[in-house]
Amino acid sequence: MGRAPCCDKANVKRGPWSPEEDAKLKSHIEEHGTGGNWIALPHKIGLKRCGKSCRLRWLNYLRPNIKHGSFSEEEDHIICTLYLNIGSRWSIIASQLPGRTDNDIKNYWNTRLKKKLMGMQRKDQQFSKPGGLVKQEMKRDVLEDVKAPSLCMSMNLYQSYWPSEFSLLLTNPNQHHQELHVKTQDPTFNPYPFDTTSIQPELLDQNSKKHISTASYHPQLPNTPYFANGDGINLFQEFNNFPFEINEFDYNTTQLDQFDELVGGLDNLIHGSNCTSSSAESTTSWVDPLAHPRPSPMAYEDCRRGLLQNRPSEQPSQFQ
DNA sequence: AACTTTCCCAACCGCCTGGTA
DNA sequence: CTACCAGGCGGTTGGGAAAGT
Repeated sequence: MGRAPCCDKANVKRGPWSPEEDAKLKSHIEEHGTGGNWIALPHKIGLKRCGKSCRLRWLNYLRPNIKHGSFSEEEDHIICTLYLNIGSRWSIIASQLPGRTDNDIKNYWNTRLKKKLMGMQRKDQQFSKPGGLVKQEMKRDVLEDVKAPSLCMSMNLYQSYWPSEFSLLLTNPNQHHQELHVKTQDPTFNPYPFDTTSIQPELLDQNSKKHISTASYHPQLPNTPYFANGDGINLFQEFNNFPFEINEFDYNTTQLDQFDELVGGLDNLIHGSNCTSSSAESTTSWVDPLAHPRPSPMAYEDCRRGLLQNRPSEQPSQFQ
């Protein structure tokens, strides 16, 4: 048996708010406040609206100091950083952006920022035009963004939020792949939605000593490993460990595609579906949400503190 | 100009959580 | 301890606007 609805749906108005409704709600709340009861409020002021609808309208549109309009670069970076660190905690993200609502940020992320970050803006469609120059230029734009410190940090923070498998995937997909072969006794088994063997092994070898399974986790940045060889935590670490040198990136096709595969593949792993589609045919993610629960708000605060300090002053003496 | 496709965002839906009786 | 309720939250939808053909 389902939960009882919060209001009588047959007798409430739905859809866009009229200016008159807005005025009624606004003036009442400005004069008397919400009264601590959103459900009762519409009856009190003669609005045929659900209490939840009133609350949403007030919070997202009518309340003072709401900022509408385009987002700044700074706001973009904050959203990217926090999203990649804590996931879709829109209310927490909104709390870091005065005047922005969680709904605004969620819409902005889903419709634009995600595409911008993944390099999937509408000009994607021009990729098929002769010469592929537009594609090349667009990818270059995206990668210029990635090379910017704040967005680099965003990318690196995949490892702060997502389970260690993702860190290993980023640091050393080939090695992880080989370990899985041993575990599964199946040399063809590949859990990733792309071919990890395409990653250049000579670049991976230098990272292999940083074995994720022996890493412990930084107390200030939960789920963020650091290593026995004293490297410690580095928010830019993942880019240091990227399968190719980001600083020496020459935009050749192989590396561009590798970048696409890693970013796109990671997104698929995380969300269990193609991020370009909102269709219902999403596949199941192989990440067990119970085994890898989202970090608590406390963990988020810890992460944030760590970010503000940029780098912890002390590193642990040994693994736990 | 007409039609189709894609984008954008306000609003809705339903689950989860915390307070309280 | 349990049940109920309201508030809060994140995912999703619907429709108008803009862009593309």
